[in-house]
Amino acid sequence: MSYTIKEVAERTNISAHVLRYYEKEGVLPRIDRSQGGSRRYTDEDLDLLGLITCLKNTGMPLKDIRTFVQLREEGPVTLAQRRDILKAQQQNVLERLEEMRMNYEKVTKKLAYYDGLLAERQAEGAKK
Amino acid sequence: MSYTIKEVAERTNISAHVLRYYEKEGVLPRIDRSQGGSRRYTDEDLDLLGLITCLKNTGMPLKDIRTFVQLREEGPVTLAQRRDILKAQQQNVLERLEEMRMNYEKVTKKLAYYDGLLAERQAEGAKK
DNA sequence: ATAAAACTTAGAGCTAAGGTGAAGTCAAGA
DNA sequence: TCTTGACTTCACCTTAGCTCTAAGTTTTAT
Repeated sequence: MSYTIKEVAERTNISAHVLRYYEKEGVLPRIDRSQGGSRRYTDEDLDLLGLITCLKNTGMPLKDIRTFVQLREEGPVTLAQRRDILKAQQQNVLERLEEMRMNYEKVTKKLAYYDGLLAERQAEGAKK
Repeated sequence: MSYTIKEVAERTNISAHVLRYYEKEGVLPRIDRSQGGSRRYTDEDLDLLGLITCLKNTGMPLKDIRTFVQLREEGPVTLAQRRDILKAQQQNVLERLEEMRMNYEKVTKKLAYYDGLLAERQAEGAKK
């Protein structure tokens, strides 16, 4: 199976423009073209795009993703290097998770404080 | 107690430049000045700065933080509004947490896949 | 009292990650 | 054949969030 840029855009919620931009920047590898020169994405491309999206959403900058994708282009020789990048990113995500949890706590506490103040004001108003 | 901009910068890991920038943009309220015009931060300012940092780190854009801070300047009348903003942000953080967890899964799986490939190659090499 | 360090404002410049628009090519249907 | 719509490249525009510079003033330590 292969897909046009529009199909991929719909499926991934990444605009056609951004798909081209990613390719130009090396964040995606060179995508195969049809006779007329239009991009034809394979299932493998889609799979890679899924990973890229995940890396991006966990805070990896595009230039680091490009490095990863370039290594991938160089074949199995770079497997260990790519593994190390993923390992580092895993650690990274773990730290973000922990930080996010702490921030959740903080917002929750502040919220409780505000709710307390509001309850007081409520009580105050009722007294009169 | 009051603190100079440098002390606050050291304590919060937010550069003096950024502290001034935040104030100019209304992300921080107008900070009191010394005789000569230098900023003197109070403990209350520091507390607010902590909340601001938390909101920012959980993805709230500066302009929304500004709105929050402006409401705070308007006094207790806006308590309920501010509570609602915090409530929404709490929900927001929860969603991010969930998403981050899913991304952690994805990276972990991919990593396992890579480790599998590497183990194979290892075995392959040993056979010879 | 004076020198060095830290402060002030105003404003320009930078980076990341896109978005926009022009100008042209190509393929398929009425 | 003509038109419609998706595709191409290329160059410039936008936004968020800083980051730095310049030129001058204040604070602090001796």
